Amino acid sequence: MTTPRTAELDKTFDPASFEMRWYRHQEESGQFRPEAAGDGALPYALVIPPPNVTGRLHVGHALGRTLEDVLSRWRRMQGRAVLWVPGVDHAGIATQMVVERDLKERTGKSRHDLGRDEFLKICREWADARRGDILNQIRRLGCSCDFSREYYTLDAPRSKAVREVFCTLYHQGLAYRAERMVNWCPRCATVLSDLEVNHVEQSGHLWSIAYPLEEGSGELVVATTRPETMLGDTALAVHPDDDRYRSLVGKRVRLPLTGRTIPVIADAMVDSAFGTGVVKITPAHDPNDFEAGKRHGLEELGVIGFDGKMTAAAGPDYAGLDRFEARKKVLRDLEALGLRRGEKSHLNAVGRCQRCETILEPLVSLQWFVKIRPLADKAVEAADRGDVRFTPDSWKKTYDEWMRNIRDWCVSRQLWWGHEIPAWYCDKGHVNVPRPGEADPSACGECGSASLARDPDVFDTWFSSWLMPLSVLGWPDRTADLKRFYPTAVMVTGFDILFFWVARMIMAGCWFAGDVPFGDVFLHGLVRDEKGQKMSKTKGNVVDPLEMCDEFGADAVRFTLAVLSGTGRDLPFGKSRVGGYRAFATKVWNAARFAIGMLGEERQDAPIDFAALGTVDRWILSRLSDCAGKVNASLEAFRFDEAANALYGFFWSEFCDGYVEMVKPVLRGETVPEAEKARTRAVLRLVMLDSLALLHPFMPFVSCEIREALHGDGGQLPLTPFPAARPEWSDPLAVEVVETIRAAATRIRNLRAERGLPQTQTLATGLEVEAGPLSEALARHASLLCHLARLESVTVAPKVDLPGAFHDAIGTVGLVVVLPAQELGPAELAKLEKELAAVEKEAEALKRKLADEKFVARAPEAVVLKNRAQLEELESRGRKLAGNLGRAGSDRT
RNA sequence: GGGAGGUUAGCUCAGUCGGUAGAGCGCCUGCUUUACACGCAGGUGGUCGUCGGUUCGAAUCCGGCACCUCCCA
Repeated sequence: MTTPRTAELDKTFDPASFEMRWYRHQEESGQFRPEAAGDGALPYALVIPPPNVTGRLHVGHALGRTLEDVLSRWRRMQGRAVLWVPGVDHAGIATQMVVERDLKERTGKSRHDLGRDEFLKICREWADARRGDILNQIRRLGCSCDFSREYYTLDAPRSKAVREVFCTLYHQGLAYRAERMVNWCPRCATVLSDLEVNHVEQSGHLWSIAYPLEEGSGELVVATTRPETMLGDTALAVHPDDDRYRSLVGKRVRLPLTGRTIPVIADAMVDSAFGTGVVKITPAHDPNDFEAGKRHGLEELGVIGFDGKMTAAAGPDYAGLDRFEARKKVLRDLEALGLRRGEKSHLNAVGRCQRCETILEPLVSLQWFVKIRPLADKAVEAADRGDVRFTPDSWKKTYDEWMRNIRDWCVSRQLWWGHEIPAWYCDKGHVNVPRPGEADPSACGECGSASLARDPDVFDTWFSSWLMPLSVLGWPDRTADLKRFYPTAVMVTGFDILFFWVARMIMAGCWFAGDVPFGDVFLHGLVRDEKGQKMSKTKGNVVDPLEMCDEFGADAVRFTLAVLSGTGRDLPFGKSRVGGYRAFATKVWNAARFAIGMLGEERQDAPIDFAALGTVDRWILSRLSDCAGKVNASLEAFRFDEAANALYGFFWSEFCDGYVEMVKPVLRGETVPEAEKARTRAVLRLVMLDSLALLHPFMPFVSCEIREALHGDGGQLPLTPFPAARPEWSDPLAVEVVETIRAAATRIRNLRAERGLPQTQTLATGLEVEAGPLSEALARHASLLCHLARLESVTVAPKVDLPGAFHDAIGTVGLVVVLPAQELGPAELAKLEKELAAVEKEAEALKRKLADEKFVARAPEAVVLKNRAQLEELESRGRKLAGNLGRAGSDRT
């Protein structure tokens, strides 16, 4: 392995020329392994939310992985033993669907034509071929994962964990097999958990249908949104307190189209205000009716099959019809019988398959469930204790709310691709689930029958995901990684999978390991396009993060995502934003070129004697220290946006626009003593190197490339200590002096611009300031103001008397500038008047406040003092501005 | 029906402990200034959704209302 060498920085910034070169170096030299930190280092672990093997890295992944990498690189530079484990999800339904479709297109065959073993072999090959691509996409982003520990949710260690967990739950009585009303997707031909159902509001109809009484001539009118299910009705129900129908309870009605008769029952679940107050009960096709059926011992008559078509039980006229065709026919037939009693439009929420959007069918089916309540209770307690913290913390409420209302989890899926359920049934129907650690059974434990058939189903994919990060670290084996890195530090993921995944991981960790899986959960928002629209293939507004990396550099993409992560739940992302942050990367690049030009061959760290430094050097070190403090504090709080913005502002506005411009005359001055130049060069170098270190978690490539050119230590930046705040560099006086000088320079440039004078025009200038440390420092740095504002000399004194001068103030410092004898233009005059009015208005408000006895008596003294000082400054400035106006007026007459 | 979040500059959003508001982008003006036009310099721009309350003082705390987004049923 060779260390990339960077002799000098090219004039043009071209990230593509070095990004992957640095990535390879970092990965191959072992910098991403926790072992790089030494044995005594504190662990810091995270697990990648595994992207689906069917997919390609999208911006949502790019966001999460960027934030994780920022945390990883930052903690690694702080000396922590960072373990960030990458992995891929086998994505049960999605993979099976893709492979099936592909198979159909290529060979015209279905999976059933091939048989289970052959089909699974194709799935395996297909998934294996893709896993590497996804991991390489993660690499392209710069993620500092330990690829030697890569996981796959369907590999042997993960399968072992899944089996362990299921067997444990079964023997704890928490995994059970039961006939329940489930969400069935006729298209995917599998059951789904409640979470995989999307409720979509849509306008439909509410049809009223007459059910004739068996005896007599009356009828009961029932309102329904699903007339086809009437073929499976086994009762009508009214509310027990509903006087309108009390006498009919116990009577029977004739079920139209079928010839059957069904009872009228009373049940409190009926809402008397809905429709006619009479509802039909179809226990086999509606969750509420299913419960009612249980309560009243009603028959469950299944009239819709697993294929979404009417069954034989629906009667010969309907059997074999698609459920929606059957609806139309039922309505037609009722019409013909004169039993329709009207219809009206009705808004209702229909459950659809999360994956294929097919309208789901509630069906009764024998499935495996997990009794989740006891696990949820533990997980809620853990969060209440603060063992796991949510950021933003408002998600804790959502978590609690869901946990409070949690229902049993249907974990079996009628798929082939996934973890097979370790349950065997003998011909008498006895269920055999091995104890944890035991082998597959060879005979029935109850009756001894050797004729055992394994359950043909597989587990919900989340039933393997929820074991992270336990399974990723080797659980149930007591591996060294498990001991060292569990619980992990943080889980970073989108809020959209808080229930699916995060909550379940917390339950699994608490239940099976007795401890939370991670101490912090950071939930980021959803990436949208630049206009805030949700990205979708149909809209064609999908942004490919990898293409963005190629166009702008991964560093720019990462920085953009980090900045955006602070915004609310939606992060507007697009080319113009990434382009803006590429400009920042370019800025860093060019600043480095300047620094290298000034430093020449200097490669050694020169000791910095802070006390011997000049004001400008002390100012930038003071600001650097503040910036480092801000970056660390922000990252501690998962405020990636604050950290990135602090760096952006410091580097661009203070270092480049301020410091670099101010030290140019020192570094280039022919009369400046060499010792002073050397001190400044040392500071320039230090600020540049520390900035690169601070920047490295966000921009891991350009920071390495520049550091190599500037420092040349063989690519050690990822393991270089992360800069922290240095209180000994705090220098408020230096900050005040430099800020005053910069503000004065701005005002002088502004005066020139407003009066249409060339920026090169020399102006006689003075600073009025009372004798004291500030005055001395300003006097010493008069030449600096001359440089910045292009002046020949500046007088610093308590009172500067320049005839006809323009007066203004920067804080407590008076600014006196002699402008060429030229009238104020009308625009300039207007601006001056506006400014004066604003100053007077503000002063007036302050005066009123300070005259208010209640304010002076009740406000903190510091606030009162501050307001007094402000008032003084405003009044002083107001007098100066008014004086300018007075002179202007006299000039004009 | 239940719950959560939001409303601040043209756009996207920050705003700590309550002390009359900031950034980026955009826009306007000038500038080939020896690191950088992906740049430099200067500038414009806000009734902090609305009504009320607490307070000496509210973008900030409390309540009502309007509108928007999302989650759960």
